[in-house]
Amino acid sequence: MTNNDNVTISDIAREADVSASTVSRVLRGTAKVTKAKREAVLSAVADLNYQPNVFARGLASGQSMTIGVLTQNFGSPFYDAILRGVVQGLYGSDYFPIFADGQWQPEIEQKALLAMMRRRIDGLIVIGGFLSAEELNLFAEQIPLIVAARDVCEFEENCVGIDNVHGSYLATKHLIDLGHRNIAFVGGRMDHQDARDRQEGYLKALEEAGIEARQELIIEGTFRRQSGVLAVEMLLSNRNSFSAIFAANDQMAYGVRLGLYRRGLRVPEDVSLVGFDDEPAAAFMIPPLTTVRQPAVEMGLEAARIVLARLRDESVSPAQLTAELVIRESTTVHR
Amino acid sequence: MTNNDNVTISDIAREADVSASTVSRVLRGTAKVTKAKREAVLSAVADLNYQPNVFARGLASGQSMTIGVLTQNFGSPFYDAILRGVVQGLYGSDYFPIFADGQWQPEIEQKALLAMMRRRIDGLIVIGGFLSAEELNLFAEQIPLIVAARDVCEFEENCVGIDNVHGSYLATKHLIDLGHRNIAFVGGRMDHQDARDRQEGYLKALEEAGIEARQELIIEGTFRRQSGVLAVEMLLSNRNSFSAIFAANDQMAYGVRLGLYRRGLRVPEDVSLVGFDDEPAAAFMIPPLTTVRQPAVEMGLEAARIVLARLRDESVSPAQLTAELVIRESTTVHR
DNA sequence: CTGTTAGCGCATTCAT
DNA sequence: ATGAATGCGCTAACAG
Repeated sequence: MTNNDNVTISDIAREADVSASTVSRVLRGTAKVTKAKREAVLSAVADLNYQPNVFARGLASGQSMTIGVLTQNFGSPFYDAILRGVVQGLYGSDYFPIFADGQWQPEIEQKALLAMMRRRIDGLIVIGGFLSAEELNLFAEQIPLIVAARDVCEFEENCVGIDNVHGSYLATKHLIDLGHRNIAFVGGRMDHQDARDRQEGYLKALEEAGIEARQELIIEGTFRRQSGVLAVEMLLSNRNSFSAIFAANDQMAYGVRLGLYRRGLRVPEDVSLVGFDDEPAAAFMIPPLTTVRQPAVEMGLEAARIVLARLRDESVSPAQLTAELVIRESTTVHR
Repeated sequence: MTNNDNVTISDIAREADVSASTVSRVLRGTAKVTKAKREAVLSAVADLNYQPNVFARGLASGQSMTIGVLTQNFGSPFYDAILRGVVQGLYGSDYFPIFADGQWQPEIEQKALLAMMRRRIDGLIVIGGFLSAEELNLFAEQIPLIVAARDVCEFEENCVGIDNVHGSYLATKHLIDLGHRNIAFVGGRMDHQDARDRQEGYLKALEEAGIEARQELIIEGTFRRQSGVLAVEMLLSNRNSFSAIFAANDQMAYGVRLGLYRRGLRVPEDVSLVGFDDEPAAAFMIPPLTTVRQPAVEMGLEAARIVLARLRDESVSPAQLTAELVIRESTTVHR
């Protein structure tokens, strides 16, 4: 753990009695080098604790060995799980992830992205966000670009995610199968494809069961906890009758749960509740939440895998990941 | 938003009809330049959408304009809040944060740190973790280094955090004031100073109230949710009687809550519960959790502020941040 | 297989 | 105040 910050390639070239190019060659494996020389180099590297200078390397090679990861808000459990997947997927590769936070705000997202581009990232993984297909394509022309946890029309071949319509359908159908007929839906911002898809799945399940959808039972939320609380207030103040609520993500389900608690309504005795995402915390909700699992870590892994492959010029396409229903204790039969 | 990736300083020098040095000077503000030339440069920069090459810059200047942020596990709400504070505190400065994840594993933490050092970070913010004072000092000799959310002996002048003993004391005293006498404590790994401090605060409050501490009521947890569930099992299987539980962080409090639920014990009617951290989710627990607030975002801001100041060669020391009790509905008087 | 030669784009002397 | 020259540390042709 000695700290030789200023050891350069020529130092070890001298030490190993070879040229700097040869050192570079053994370090990068770009050409064959005699065993003897290679070993001399390697031992010199170890002796002097040589650390290549990333700047010099980047300048000369044009590569940064860096993958940009654009997320929205550190601290969102679901997105963070994807982050962990990405980190894990990059681990062991020669690439290092750098992160930027778009905070679900288009202007900040733009800036964050530019900051990363300025950092000369070799690849980019975008998680969620508002970037349009057009903008994304602009960047995708320059570097491998994968979008995770978000469906972008006209950009599908670079998206890793699940079938939101299907996931939502499963959740709603589960409630219907339990005998519920009046099922409220707390959705997300309708300017987002995912939100639209989840609503579509909900409607599809209802229709299939011959249940007419009721506008009063459909609330547009924001995907944030607080909007779940608000949704309950709206539902209740309109004297709507419902025996179940399906929230389009777990965060809103927590909010719904709290709203219900405030009004003295029990879960699942009085109302059944289903979420979407299966965040780790969902299993610790009181009562544990029935929800639709999105394989978040796997998404991150997959995104990393593809970017890495494309960096190697392999042309691969995203594997299909599937949503599944996780039944816990927040749902029960409707008498 | 045109994409001139290859515009160099000499391009704009030619365009503005000055030398490259002059361009560099106006861009960095390192020397006086005639107004006319400055403006010519600036307009050329705008016209060609010039983006300085970070590698060339880093190579020539020795600075990366990058701050390393070492966290433990993306997805931990409390740590993520600190992260957001750091991001916010760096926003607008010329520095860009890069993150690495130590995953609460010493070896991974080491590697992550080395990876960042290789990136030639100009400053470092360490959040939590296991790095010893000795190791930390090693790095602190090279670059400004601040540790957040963790007290490290012999390194206090570079730590930003709260008084854990006091916070814990407040929590315990609150329960005592409510009439509780048998208060269980679910602590953290005792190889961590914070965990020891929180236990100390608990013991201090008991002692002050003339209550004898009982070993059976003190459980060593891991700071993770699951260990809260386990703690309840241990407490209950030993037929210990207690009317309140104080968990040394919110995560474990969630686990405790679930453990209690599984055993049919109500909160707060049967047992009162207090956490520590005041994660955003604590307000959404059922019932909302009484807890000790740590100003996480402020910690991040403060850490960023100090690193930035030290980078400017100002010698500042961390401001004192204070913990406060947030009383919600998980605690009630003991009859 | 290996050494030599040129840059990569910028900051920073040193002259002027 | 400003231009020319030099070098940061490394990679990638180019010769052998």
